[in-house]
Amino acid sequence: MRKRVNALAEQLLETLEERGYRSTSPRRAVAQVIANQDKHFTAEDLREQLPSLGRATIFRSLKLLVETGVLCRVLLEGGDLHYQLSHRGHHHHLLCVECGSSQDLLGCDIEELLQQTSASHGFELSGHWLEVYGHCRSCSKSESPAELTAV
Amino acid sequence: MRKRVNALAEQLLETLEERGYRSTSPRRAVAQVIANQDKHFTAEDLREQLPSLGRATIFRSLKLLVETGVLCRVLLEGGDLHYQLSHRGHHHHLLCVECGSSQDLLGCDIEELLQQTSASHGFELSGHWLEVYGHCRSCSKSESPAELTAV
DNA sequence: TCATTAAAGATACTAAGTCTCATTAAGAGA
DNA sequence: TCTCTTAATGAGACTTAGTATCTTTAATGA
Repeated sequence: MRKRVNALAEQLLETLEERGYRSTSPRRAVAQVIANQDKHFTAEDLREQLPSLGRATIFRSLKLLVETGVLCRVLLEGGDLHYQLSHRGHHHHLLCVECGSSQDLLGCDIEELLQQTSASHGFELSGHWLEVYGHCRSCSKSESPAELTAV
Repeated sequence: MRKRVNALAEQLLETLEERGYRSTSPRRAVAQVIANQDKHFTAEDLREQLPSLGRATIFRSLKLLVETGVLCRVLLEGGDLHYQLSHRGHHHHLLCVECGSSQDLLGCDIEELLQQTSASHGFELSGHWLEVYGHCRSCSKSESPAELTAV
């Protein structure tokens, strides 16, 4: 597992290098921490885990990683935007409102449906943003039978 | 038209009064300005139009109006959240990235599709957030034939 | 009309992010 | 491997959106 995490971190750095960005030690540190993250996170989360880095550096790295498609931003139900590892290309998220985990929603073909509906409003579709909220398998398992075991 | 705007503003205030909130002159002013807004707006937009009101009052009014369902928040493509008049109940928006206008997307039945896809991921759906971006009728009309008349 | 209390206004504070600028260090080339 | 160029960093001021606190004002029910 650790091996895979390091591999992921290296992959992130490689993506940056491919685009001509330098591989610096702050960036290596950020990549490492991001690769270890198992749910969506904020800049502040990173900062806590990387207290030696400057605040601006964290934000600059995040911005860069979003621009290169390594990270994407997820919108929480309340309107907060968090960061999350992205599996390149257009996709959506299933966000668990209980534990904060998220799954990528693949094979969700709303594009066609949206296209039709948009067209009927005289609207020329160019993109969309979709977030789906609910309870992941393990959270709904632990709640449903006992009806909220822990509050 | 002016008549209808005032009627709308009054309607907003009535909604607040129904919930036990007082009808104050700052709230009347906010309602009036919101009723005049033809696209999504920010707290700052209101503040410019209501320089005599305290900043906190603007934010408090907005929060209240969102809570009562009079306003909703829309997510712009870049991640900015703006406010917009809401037509009660669950709905989505078609946001024109050109002129900033927005239409409500009614009769878009993605719920069922999402339900199926979520279930196949072992995910128990509880809600979703969808924004649709593109060009409204008049913006696509003015661009398509001449291929960007004004840049 | 008066008393109660919600709401307003001022202002300090927080969170998320950007900008500036001087310093540091990657990494390409000699 | 040394050196030069320039990208990247860190510090810190600034911005934007929003919340919290606290005193004063005014809406409304009796």
